[in-house]
Amino acid sequence: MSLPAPTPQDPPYLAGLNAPQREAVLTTEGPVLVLAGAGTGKTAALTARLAHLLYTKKAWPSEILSVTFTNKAAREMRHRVGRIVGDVVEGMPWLGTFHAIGAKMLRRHAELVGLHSNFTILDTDDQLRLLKQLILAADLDEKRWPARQLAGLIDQWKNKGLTPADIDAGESELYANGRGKEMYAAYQARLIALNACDFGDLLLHMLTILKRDREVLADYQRRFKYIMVDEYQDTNSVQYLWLRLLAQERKNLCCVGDDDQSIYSWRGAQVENILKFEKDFPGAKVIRLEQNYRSTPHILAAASGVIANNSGRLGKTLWTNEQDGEKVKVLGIWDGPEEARRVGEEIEACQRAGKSIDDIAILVRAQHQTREFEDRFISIGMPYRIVGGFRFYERAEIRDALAYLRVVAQPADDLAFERIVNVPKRGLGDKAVQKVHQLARAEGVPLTVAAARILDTDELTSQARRALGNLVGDMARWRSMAADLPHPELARQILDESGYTGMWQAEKSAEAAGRLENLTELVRAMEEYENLGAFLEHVSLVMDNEAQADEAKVTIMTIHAAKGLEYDTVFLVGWEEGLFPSQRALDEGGNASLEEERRLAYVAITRARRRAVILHAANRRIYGQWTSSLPSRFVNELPDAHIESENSMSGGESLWRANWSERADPFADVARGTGRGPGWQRAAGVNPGGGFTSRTFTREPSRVVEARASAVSIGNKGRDDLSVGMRVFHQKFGYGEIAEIEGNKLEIDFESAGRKRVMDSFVSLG
DNA sequence: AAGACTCTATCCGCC
DNA sequence: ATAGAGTCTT
Repeated sequence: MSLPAPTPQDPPYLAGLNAPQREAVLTTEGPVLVLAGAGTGKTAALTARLAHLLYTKKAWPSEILSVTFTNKAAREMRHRVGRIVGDVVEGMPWLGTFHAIGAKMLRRHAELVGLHSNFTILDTDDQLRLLKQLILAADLDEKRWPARQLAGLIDQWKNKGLTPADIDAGESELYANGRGKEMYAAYQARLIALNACDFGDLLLHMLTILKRDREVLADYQRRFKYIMVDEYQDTNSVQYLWLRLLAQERKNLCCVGDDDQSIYSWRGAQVENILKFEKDFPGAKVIRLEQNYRSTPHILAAASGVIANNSGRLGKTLWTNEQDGEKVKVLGIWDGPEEARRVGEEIEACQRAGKSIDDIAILVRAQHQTREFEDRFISIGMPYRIVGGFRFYERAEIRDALAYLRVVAQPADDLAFERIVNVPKRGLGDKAVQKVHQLARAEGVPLTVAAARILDTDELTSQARRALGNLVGDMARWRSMAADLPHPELARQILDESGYTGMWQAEKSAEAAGRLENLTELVRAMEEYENLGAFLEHVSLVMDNEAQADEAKVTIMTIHAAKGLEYDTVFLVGWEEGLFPSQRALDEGGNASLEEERRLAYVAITRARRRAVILHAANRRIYGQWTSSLPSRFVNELPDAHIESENSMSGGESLWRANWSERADPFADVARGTGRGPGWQRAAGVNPGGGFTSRTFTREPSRVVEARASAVSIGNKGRDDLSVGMRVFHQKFGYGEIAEIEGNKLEIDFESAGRKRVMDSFVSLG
């Protein structure tokens, strides 16, 4: 192949790219598949390619469709391209996630599927509540046929691009003895009536439109001269069908992906999409990026060793020019709390070594694992941020506030109305709401309309009528105010006049104070959006809280959330059978799921630039029960030559073994590991292939944990505005009185949480 | 109607 | 452990 040799006149975006990267950038015409291993400069290539298209005027910003997997990635790309080509990117309207782009398109063509362009986007919570109502109305037992199950099925169908009409008897059979199809249809009808969409609809409705309406399809085919897709291995069927339709005309489609990083099959992703790309797009050029610029050889080798256990890979050989660096550390510890303690100590050591803790991440398999670290970090005063998880917009007070806004912006939004009708309490209980429902159904109008009409009847008790009358009057007033008041101000007034703010002010708990702050933050966040509609769209699609990034913080997040990111030091915690790989994945998906878990392990390890530490605990609390656990089989798959094991338990192996020797014999002689690898796990009879994962203790493991204060922070003098006996407030523990001061650490007797040790920077004067 | 109480399933991951 | 649902009491 003939690549132009680098010359001094090269445009700036080509600088520093290697040969295959340049090829990916310069091959603009026709289908291109870029197979890019972890850390091979995929984003750099993609960004440069975008810049190249703009720079050479092959297309205007509005003529390029670029799909990223997360909003973060979209933001990042916008930023990076902006730096290269300047402000032109301001007008990159079609750079975003599938869902964001789907929403944008759907708003332009909503009427083609019976929606109005201001439709609401429901989140999972709303969706579930809606389904529960429908299940009840269909006279089904929700115990027997959980809403969650139906939601899962509908999701799957939508991911496959199936509308209710496409559901055959076999599929329908999967819920309530063949009523699946009927329930799906009922749900869709209800959504249209509510002028609402769920996430799946953003793609499915658009697919329906593109398939049905030649004009619309031709318009987009003409518009999008170039299409680029990141994380192609994670596209599902609807997304695939979308792309195929849109790219059919010009065929300038460039997909970037890595089959080893496919970790979203639960969301309908089809790795096959990447495997069959060349068949789908004949003449496709395949480019491999294999030079890794991120990690040390030890880290790469550890990751490769694990992923090599999977079958059916496209296969890549990652290599690097880096120096060896540190081996991957594998640390066996006693239990969950100790895990958090050890990680905390390691991080404090990094701090002392002068590293920024912004470069450190703790990756967990499941969200609930974050708790342990959060608790620990609060008590040692380690600043942290939790990505995902209890997201800002998922908190109750935020959802309530948003429901108020939705009721005003969207008169047909029954779900929002139901949420706020009796919050704060106004004496409108189930009975009253039931009556409104009846009327709404009888007259075929939204709840807000029915609520107004019911006031003219004698259906309600006088107390309920008065309360509802007030609410109906308020809503009408807010709607009329919406026209001429800036939306943040509108929100402030609504929250105030509805009594919602007052409700939390009346409560004196620690949470209430935090909730009020969140509400203030919500109103503040609204200022950045043009209008209420734009803000609500942001909330439903973007959902991330961009907290102020002033102070350095350790990042705690799930492995899924970490995809595409990198950190100097990464702590991979909870590598235990049953937790990772997750028992549920194993039970439900068999070997396919195990391989996906393994890819997850691969993704996890490859997030590290210089240092990876893997931890596994011998005991963990699950559902409040102490459970003992075995090291993950993935630990055993790490190649010996690239790891360094340490067992931190006092008494060492013997203690660990002692604990296990009491277990029943069937497990004592199960097949051992392969014989390679860190000694002590295998010596203890770890069983990588077997089904045994854990058992339950009746009481707390008896090991005494040394109570030495970990790493008394050095060089930190305490605040001078605090003294013993003062009343202070702490975000998590609430109000309390200072019992002792020791440098910058305080002993505080909290009113509800008892005595705790916290950092002075975490409290304010109460 | 609303608060206290008990019982139960839950915890895989995201736009 | 803990949130949500269901039951009982005031």
